[in-house]
Amino acid sequence: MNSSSRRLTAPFFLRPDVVGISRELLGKCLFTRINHCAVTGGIIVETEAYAGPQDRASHAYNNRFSKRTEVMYRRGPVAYVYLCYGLHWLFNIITNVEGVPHAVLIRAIQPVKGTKLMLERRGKSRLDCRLTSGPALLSQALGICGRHSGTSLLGHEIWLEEGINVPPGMICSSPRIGVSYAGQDARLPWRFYVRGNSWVSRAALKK
DNA sequence: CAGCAGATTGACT
DNA sequence: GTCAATCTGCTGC
Repeated sequence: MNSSSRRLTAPFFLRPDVVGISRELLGKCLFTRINHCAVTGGIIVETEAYAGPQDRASHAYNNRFSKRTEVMYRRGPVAYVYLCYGLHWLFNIITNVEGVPHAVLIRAIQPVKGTKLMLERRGKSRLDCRLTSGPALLSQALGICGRHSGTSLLGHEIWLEEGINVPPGMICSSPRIGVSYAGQDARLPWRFYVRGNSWVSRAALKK
């Protein structure tokens, strides 16, 4: 099977069930090819769903709209990349049709391709779980930053492919990380990860 | 090992 | 002014 036939296409992302999409993204591959450099990427092992205007943890809660969140209202799949705590870029996949601001935060990947370039971008010499185990870490490793917010995920810079099958019994869920401000919604079990996978993020392991 | 301060920008939850 | 979908490096046990 060649690369193009393994790519995830629009129908996967246009469905209304963002929590289901978030779960199904486990085992898929996320790749980037930034500035015509080598392809980098790996298998998604941890995600979180953000379910639009009704979700207090979402940047689009109550249809909040700003220069930053404008991208969330676009037709999927596009990247929503924003700066957290003033220095970390976090990468999300925007799903659903235009006007519905659903998002999946990619929290951790298991490196598969372009490890050398990812180590360079992270300023590391040794391969360990700190390369891509965390939303800010994987963005840095993949070369994703603010300028990619709004980039289509059907193009040649950032895209997704079929990966490995993760059996339902290997999928765990838990509350989302770092959303304590979200009231009752902070308790929703909308974080998904692969059981026992050593590339799941550090913050998440404490839970 | 745990705990915590610091980094630093955009939105106001 | 305050806090945020985070991570690092330092302190002290």
